[in-house]
Amino acid sequence: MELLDETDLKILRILQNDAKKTTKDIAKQLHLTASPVYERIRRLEKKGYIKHYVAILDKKMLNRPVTAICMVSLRYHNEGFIDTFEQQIKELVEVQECYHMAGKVDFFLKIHLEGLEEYHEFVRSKLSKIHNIGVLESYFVLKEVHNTTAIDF
Amino acid sequence: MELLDETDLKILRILQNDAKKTTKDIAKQLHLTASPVYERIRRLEKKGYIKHYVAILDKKMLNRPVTAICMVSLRYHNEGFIDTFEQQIKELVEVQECYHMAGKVDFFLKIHLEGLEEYHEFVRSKLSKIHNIGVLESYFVLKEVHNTTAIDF
DNA sequence: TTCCATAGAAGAATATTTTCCTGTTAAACG
DNA sequence: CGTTTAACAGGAAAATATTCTTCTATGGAA
Repeated sequence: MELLDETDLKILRILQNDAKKTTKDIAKQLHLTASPVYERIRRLEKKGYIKHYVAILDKKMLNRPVTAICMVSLRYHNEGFIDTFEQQIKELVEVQECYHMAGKVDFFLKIHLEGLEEYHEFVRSKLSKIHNIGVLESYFVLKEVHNTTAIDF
Repeated sequence: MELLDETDLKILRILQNDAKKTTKDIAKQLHLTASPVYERIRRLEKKGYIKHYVAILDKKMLNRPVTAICMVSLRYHNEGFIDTFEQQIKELVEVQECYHMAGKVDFFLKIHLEGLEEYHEFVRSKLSKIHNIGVLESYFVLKEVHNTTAIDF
């Protein structure tokens, strides 16, 4: 599989910041016509460089102003236990992200909720229902200093 | 400002999972014609429920396979120091997310890099150049268990 | 050099979608 | 009941996406 050239990279940089930009506009920006840009985008989608397109919504306007970050350590670390934990986490709709970590903490969770009461209820009725959790530390976001889905390359 | 009805919410749920779905398809799914769907989307954009549209790229294919999470505590917590720190963090292209937290840790950073050597170099030549950092703890993602930009509502 | 072969890219033609406008229906309210 | 308003349907025009054919530059191989 051949690598991407600079034009491909430029297209990706544009699309990860504004997926609604038309191929025509991108073409103009890159001093090309629509056809090659269109074909490149299709190729980038097909090869998997572009995974999908999403709308980014305003959490606060949708009544999910509270972001919590949870650090979880398991009590037992057998493979089965880990898989079970991951499976159960994936079923919690409040959890937007979950990472298995290297270090003394096993998992990071990012959680969006209506308020602190709902967080309390979430921990009480959902998280604590998952067995095998050893340590659970909670942090709350005071301010989103910076938050983007774009990566630098 | 009047609230969103169930149709608006359905549209938002669709778009935050697939921004490329046409108004026509959405209309079909909701048993409407394209016009009202189109008008609702425009209104949702204008009112700010939809912030923007982005392409989600594959980090690994773009040679950024390593995700690090950094927990930073400042030495001094005057307003000026915090603002300065936030400003400097925003200039680091490797940092995708930065949150000011409540608790013993002041900031969470999510960082995407080529490899562990690059992380070392990032800390050495960029992070440590920022004054006022008291404690710096690093964690690495072993596995993305779950990661979405969509929120549940 | 000359002759393919190949890989973009341009340009044109077509299919879809977006966008806007008008008329209609239905619920809301006096 | 009549009036008003909001939401919707339908359709036309404009813009865009998509496909296809042709052109051009580049790089071997003879």
